[in-house]
Amino acid sequence: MDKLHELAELMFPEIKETIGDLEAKYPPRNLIPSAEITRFAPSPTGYLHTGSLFTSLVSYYLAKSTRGVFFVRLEDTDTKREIAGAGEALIKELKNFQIVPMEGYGTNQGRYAPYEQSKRANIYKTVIKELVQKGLAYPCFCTPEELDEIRQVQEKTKQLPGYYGSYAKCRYLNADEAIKLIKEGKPYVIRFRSKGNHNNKIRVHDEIRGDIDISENDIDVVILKSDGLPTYHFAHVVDDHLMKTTTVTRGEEWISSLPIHIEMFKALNWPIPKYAHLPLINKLDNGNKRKLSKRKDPEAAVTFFLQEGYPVEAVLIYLMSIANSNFEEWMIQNKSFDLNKFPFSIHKMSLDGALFDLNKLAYFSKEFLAHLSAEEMSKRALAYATSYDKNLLSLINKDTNYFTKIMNIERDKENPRKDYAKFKDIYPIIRFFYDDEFNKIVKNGFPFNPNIKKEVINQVLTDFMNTNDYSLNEQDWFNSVKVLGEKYGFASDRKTYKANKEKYLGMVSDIAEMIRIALTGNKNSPNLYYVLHILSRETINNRIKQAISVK
RNA sequence: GGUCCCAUGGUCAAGCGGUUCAAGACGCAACCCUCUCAAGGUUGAAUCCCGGGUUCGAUUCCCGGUGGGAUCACCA
Repeated sequence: MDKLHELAELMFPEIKETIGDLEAKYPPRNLIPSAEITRFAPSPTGYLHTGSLFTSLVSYYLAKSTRGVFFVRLEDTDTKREIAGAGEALIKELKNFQIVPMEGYGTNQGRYAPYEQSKRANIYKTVIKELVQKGLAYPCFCTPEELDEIRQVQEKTKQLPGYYGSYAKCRYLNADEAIKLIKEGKPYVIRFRSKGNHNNKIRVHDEIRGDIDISENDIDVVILKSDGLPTYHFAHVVDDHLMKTTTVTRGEEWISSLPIHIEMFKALNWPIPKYAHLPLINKLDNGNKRKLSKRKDPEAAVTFFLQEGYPVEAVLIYLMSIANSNFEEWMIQNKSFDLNKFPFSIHKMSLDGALFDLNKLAYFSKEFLAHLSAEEMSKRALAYATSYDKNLLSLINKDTNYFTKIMNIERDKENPRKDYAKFKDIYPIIRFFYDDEFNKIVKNGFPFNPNIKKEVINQVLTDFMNTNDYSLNEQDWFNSVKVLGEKYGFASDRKTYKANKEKYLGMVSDIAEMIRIALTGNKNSPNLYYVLHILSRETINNRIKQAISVK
């Protein structure tokens, strides 16, 4: 046995398998050649990030549109930053947003299991053992202090930072020396031995950016940490090879470490997957564009949208409109919100990061909500209220049918009402329909127009209360309000009023306003006709009497 | 700072050397409609970062600058 094998054996006595065994264990998938295999590989360090949702969306539809596979792999190799339960939460949120993995973590499909990196330690070690045998990886005994020193020297002398060349002390240790140090019990990590030259440029192809020219990697990166788990760089290479990923989708921030990954694929003699580096989603901060940050921006976490009550479809639609700029046109042309029918293409992606636009989200959301049935709207509102909006929940629970009727106001018209951009908007708009809430609204009085004498208002309201005909259709009813107004000196339409202002006390909108304020406590409300038909006759009369009684 | 990525209106963006007065959407403004609001309709303001080339001709190709972003860990 040569020295390198002896070293490898000393480091990994428990590993008996070879890379060949792994290849045999994880054979290629049986899919059509054009099928793309993509994946979402989050680390369980927190809630689902909006950028991650974006990446997942792209990955998911890339796989789907090519009849491929989209799977999830948990990158739980950072035990320090890991948050208990975050993995399950991530998957739950992903599914919540209708991105359902076809394989891997969070499913019961798993030809290439395990899908949690923490459970794949032996796989990484198997690969590393062979790398050590071939001299492509070596143990490094440098302490954090030594590494720090190196960096400081490099900074001072303005050299490139990193563990490379003559700075990579441990790469010059021979096998005997390494064996000795290990036997002495010195702690170590394992580094990949780079053969690259920083002055050489390599050209790599990115699916959405085209060719990129970057310097070769020459840094001996850590591939196995002292805790026995791999670093991202190495785990990515091993896992995406063994799991047969065809296109690696990830954020743009990974471009700079691409040379490391390329070098490792080559060293292992493995085919290099296609790469698609997605633009980051940004936010405007003090006039500067910057990456959406979990700490500073509530909308960085996908839970924000859920809390606010944006329907998940609207978020997806918005994200898709960023991903494929032709999606919006397609949506309008096909009158469809169904992402599954949209011919998604990764090649239509924009290259620079979009600023997250809540306004546009709200627009899509209004459109989407306006096209739901009242029953569906009601059902969803209940689900939202149950988790996030106690005020709304108590209203819905009083009488679901009543609530659904409110949700139905002008919903089945050609141009449905678009009051709500999110479920959170519902409560303030409709609370006047409920007596308790109404009384809170008018606690400090009714906001009647001070330019109209209160006695006139009272006369009109009394008359209205006594004479309103509830059997009339919308148009006839409104005509009856005009007639009522004329009786008290109000013009029946704007033109008449404007032509002869001094002749009238006001116009029909003033009459409508009186009724509106008396019934809702607000100057604004949905269509009065429908309000009148949802509120009970008794409630209407009581509220009008109440409005009349105040000074 | 080194390296890489990016650059059309406030935002998302069509465009891919020559009829485009430079699409469309959100937002904004005005007007119309209207019982208020939410909508809807019409109209409008608003963009090719700068400087050199290449070319008969550049928003489009090349170079430089500027600006923005990303990255330089035993984190992913």
